[in-house]
Amino acid sequence: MPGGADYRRVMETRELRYFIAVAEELHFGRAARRLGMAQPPLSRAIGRLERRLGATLLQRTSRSVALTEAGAVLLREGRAALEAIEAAERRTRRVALAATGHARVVLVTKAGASSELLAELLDAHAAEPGAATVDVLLCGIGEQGRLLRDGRADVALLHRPYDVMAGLDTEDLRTEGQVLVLPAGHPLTSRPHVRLAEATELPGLPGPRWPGPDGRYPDGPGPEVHDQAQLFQLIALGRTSAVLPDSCRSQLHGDLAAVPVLDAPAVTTVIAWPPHSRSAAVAGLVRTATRL
Amino acid sequence: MPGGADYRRVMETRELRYFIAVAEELHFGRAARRLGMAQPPLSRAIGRLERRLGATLLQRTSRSVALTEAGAVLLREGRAALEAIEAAERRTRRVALAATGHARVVLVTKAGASSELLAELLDAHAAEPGAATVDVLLCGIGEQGRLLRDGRADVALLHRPYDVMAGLDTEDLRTEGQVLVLPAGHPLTSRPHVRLAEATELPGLPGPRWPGPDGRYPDGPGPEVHDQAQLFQLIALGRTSAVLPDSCRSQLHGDLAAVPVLDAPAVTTVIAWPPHSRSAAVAGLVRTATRL
DNA sequence: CGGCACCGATGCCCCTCGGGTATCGACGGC
DNA sequence: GCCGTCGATACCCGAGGGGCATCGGTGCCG
Repeated sequence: MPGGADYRRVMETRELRYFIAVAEELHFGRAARRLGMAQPPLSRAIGRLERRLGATLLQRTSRSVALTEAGAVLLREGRAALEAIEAAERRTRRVALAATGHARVVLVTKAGASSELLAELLDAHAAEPGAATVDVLLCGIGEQGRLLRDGRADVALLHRPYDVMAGLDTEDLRTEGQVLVLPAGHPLTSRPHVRLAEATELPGLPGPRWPGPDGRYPDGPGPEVHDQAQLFQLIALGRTSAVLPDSCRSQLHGDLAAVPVLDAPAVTTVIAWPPHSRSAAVAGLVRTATRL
Repeated sequence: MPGGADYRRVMETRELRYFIAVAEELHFGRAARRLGMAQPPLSRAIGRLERRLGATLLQRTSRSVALTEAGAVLLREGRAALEAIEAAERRTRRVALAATGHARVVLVTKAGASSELLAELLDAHAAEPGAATVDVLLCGIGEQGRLLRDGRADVALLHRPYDVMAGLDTEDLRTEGQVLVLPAGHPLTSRPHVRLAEATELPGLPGPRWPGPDGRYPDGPGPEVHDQAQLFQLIALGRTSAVLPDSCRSQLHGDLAAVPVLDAPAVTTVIAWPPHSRSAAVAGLVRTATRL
């Protein structure tokens, strides 16, 4: 490369992976170790990338590495792009494996949530002629988006306003009110309804802590909760209480009771899929869902 | 490569570009010419890719090339992923260039549409302390999505239900009714309002044809229209008429008249941005817009 | 029915470029 | 002031990506 004339050329995913590793570690040595390579070629690769882009991505001294503004942009956007490639790869592999039979779709939803709606949907879809086989994948709270984006799932049931739906295409399915779920015998269970302020400030029953979009738990007094079965068990034990969609009542057993919360925000169950991946099989499932 | 043991490895963008070219041309020779290379290395590259993925992407005979189901998936998803990479690159370059000054954002909207709202938004945003400079990019109808996705723009004003918003994050800004825009002096201009059925079936004034999401024009009798200035000129010439949002009235001049359409669907102007690209600058602009 | 033209795959060669090792130069801490 | 740490540079090597020539299969046409 005597003259730097190889401008017009797209970044290779390898370069992107390298950059992301360095940007995350902010340390060439550690990043190289993580990538299973030596440090010098990594330094050179990043240098080449910067020259190609015509942008300084990292501010380096011999003692520290910092992201520039351009580097921050490439980190954010590049992560998404890399995820998109990996998702494309995974979905291609899945389709190829399933190609012996007919179409398959992986539907993901929070374990325990919307179970009635889900049952209805699966029944209705199975009744469609020529419908794809639906594999149901149950996951913990807040993991659906990741599973959709990384290609392990094709379609999800989410709950607004709780789940983050950025970057997904959605159709609304059903809206419902919310109830306060309590241990059976709690004084409030005799009330016909409660207000949100009462529900969230119960003495001795701090609200549970759900993982945020990043998978981390916020700080606070309540117990960490990963799925609905866990939550119900903790409520029955008198350790916490929770405001949940109406439909969760069908899951309650003897140790639990529910009281309507008058002024809680309505929860809408939506069906979501990654844009650009609306295959015929996914489209069919979405159509069935919206007709329920 | 004696043992095919190099499984775990991510697709390179080069391979993806090669595959997309072949999948689009369905012809190795033509694809190779398009890529500026010879046919044999292209064949080998595709073969390697298939072996890595463990999937047959193309069904080849010596006379024809056809996509398999897995190939169709990779074409669809791979295109999106490649666009994401190119967008990341473009945005990185843009930020780096602008890094001398302060933050810049490119806002794109259809030429002529929502001009009042746009003016308000720009004024309000300019009044924010430390706000990013907004470069306005006016484009033809239906091009906003592409410009957002390929990284030439950061944020767009779109109109529901006309514009396709798949794969974009949005916030609603304003909803308005629609009016029928006619040549001045047309008999209907004396009416206080009309119905949608009357508006779309005007004898001698066939509706214009807009480009679809793919940039192609549907068939039909009316003229092909690319932007609002063109449209107004054609209406003034008595060649067509159109149902447009209320706010277009501020653009009308003497040769044109507008009549409210009672039962036309409401049009909502939304501000949209690509997911994962909500930089501080874009977030600030969105916040300003939603507060208008 | 045989020759031909077309097309993708294969064999072979070259040389680029990505990666490794050794080392340098800058900087901070003890 | 010396040493340890960290990124950049110098130099070398080999895998692999790309080009050219050619093969093998297939539909078409005379």
